[in-house]
Amino acid sequence: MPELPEVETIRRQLAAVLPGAVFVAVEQVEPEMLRDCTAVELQQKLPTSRVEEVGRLGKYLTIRLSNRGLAESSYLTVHLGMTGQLLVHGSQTLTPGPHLRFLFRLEKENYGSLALEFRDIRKFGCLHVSDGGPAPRLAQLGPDALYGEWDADYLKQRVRLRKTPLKAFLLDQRHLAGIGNIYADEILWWAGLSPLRPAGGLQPVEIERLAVEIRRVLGEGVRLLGCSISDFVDTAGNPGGFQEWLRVYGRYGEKCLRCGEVLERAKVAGRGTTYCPICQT
DNA sequence: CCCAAGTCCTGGTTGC
DNA sequence: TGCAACCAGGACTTGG
Repeated sequence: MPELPEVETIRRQLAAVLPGAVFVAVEQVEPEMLRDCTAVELQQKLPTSRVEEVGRLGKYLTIRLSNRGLAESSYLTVHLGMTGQLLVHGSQTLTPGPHLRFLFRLEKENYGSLALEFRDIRKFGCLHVSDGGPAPRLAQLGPDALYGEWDADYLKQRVRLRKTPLKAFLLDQRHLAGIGNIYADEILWWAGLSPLRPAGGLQPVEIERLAVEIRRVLGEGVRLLGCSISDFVDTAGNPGGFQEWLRVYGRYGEKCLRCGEVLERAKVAGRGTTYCPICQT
């Protein structure tokens, strides 16, 4: 699942190669995966656009584009959903296999041809091209969970009086952007907090612990280049390393690595949730 | 058949 | 009583 660390891994790789490249052709489009924009708009807007900057907010990639003669930037916004992959190739090579949803060709001065492909088995991913700013839905997101400007006091204010389970709170992108199911379970294990606790019932000291672990665990995810428990690969097709580091996700029925108790499983916010009933309170 | 899980949407409940 | 905020759960997608 591409969550914040996986998307950040991809962003860094794209940021190292795409700026300065110009879109020359849109060779494949999956209309079902377009949001608030049509295939025709994509075909018309992208070619001749030059990549200026590759940004990210939560799980969204925001690729800023410039257009000759126009002061206003446009943006290509990409969400990888559950199984999305972005791969970069030289002009000739293309990864064989199905699920190719979008294929873009670019040219970069003093570099050569590039192909950018968006693969997605489940089509939960989406792509959007817009003028003036990134996709409007980004305005609904909270600060970036890793690099955004927020602190424990912000969390204390956001959890106030909320009865929603703590894990559901972490998954709600309006509070913090970027945490998904895997990192939510891992963060809660490290923080020693039960995913079932009503968020508003946390003590100040517990929220402070949570704030530390959110940044620390996501930072580890980035350092290890993401978690490849299922489909995630980077722009060269290589897996990350965080899956070796998991303490609870996917370990239901196994023993807690801190206290030895058998890990339990629950459904929270419709998502499978694994936790230690002893040391997560 | 169920499960995995991103986001979006709907409808019901809560509480001011 | 009215209304907004909140919260739970379903839809969507494909492969294991």
